[in-house]
Amino acid sequence: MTDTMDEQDTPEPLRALPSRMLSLVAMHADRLVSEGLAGADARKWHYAALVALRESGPVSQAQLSRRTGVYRSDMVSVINELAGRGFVERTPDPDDRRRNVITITSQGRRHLERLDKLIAELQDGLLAPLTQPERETLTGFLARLLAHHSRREAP
Amino acid sequence: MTDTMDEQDTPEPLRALPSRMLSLVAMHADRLVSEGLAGADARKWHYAALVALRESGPVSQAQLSRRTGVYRSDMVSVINELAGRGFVERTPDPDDRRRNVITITSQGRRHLERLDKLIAELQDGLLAPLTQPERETLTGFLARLLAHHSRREAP
DNA sequence: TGACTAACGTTCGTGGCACTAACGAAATTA
DNA sequence: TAATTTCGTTAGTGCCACGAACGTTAGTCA
Repeated sequence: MTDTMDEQDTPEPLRALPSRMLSLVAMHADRLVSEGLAGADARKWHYAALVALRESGPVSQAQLSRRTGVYRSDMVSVINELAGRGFVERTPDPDDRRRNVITITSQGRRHLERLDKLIAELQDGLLAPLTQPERETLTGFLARLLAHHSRREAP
Repeated sequence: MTDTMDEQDTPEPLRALPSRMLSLVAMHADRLVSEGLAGADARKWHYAALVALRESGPVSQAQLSRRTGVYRSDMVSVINELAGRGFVERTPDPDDRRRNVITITSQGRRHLERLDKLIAELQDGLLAPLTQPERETLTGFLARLLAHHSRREAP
């Protein structure tokens, strides 16, 4: 937002535009999360990758990319950073020498547990103005929108 | 999203993350709107500026910037593009020679009316999976989140 | 077996957007 | 009159989604 924006006298047809509201809220959410994670020397994608690794066990970078939604070209540096901090190990897969197998380390698990708590707090801060049932209603809506718009668009 | 993303087997703790859902939905929304507007040779900011001009009458670029949330440095090219298409006029303000007064032309008004319809359709497509009362609930939530997070953060 | 196709990790590049810095000109405030 | 602020503008930064291309390796099928 502009340093001196008057959201106040933004014209109503703009202020009430769902796509605009979504963008703005997502911006605030992103900023909140990114700044929070920066305090723990982490980025969103670090968290995504680590969670996926804990959930699925050791997988290739490509699988990690698909599960997290991070492009495989961008996953490279994510793994670099995580490996540099000792949170994951990148080892060539003997069964398929094209692949790297990414494994979370015990240090990585501990780091992830810290991030879990941090992320939970940040989500709480994000949704602060909503009651618990309202939060569930909201996420339900978002899930439905996501399901609807993630279908193939060129059949 | 990755060309071949399996949102399906994204780990649950990631899939259920409100901030992540918001980002993804906002991405889809942005894409939808941008592509729709591109079909009418327009951009989001064009619409924002034109709406603000219709709502408030002729104003300076700085005011336009504050009302739309578009940075004043980026507003320059927006006005350039709109002026190039004959939708607005940029004239120096005789009362304050720092300012430009931006005025919407009748051609601009007609263009805006087309965009109004287009935008309405796009919002409808965006919210397709939700019933009308659900849409209102959603936008209500978003408005509250926005109000909460737009307050100055460094008091 | 050999040719084709596809997946993998990686590098490089693009375009859009939020955002900052700086500047000259002009207005406002002290 | 001097200091500060506002305006339009240019240039540039950093992040992110996304695509192109390449060498390497596996699977497919004639």
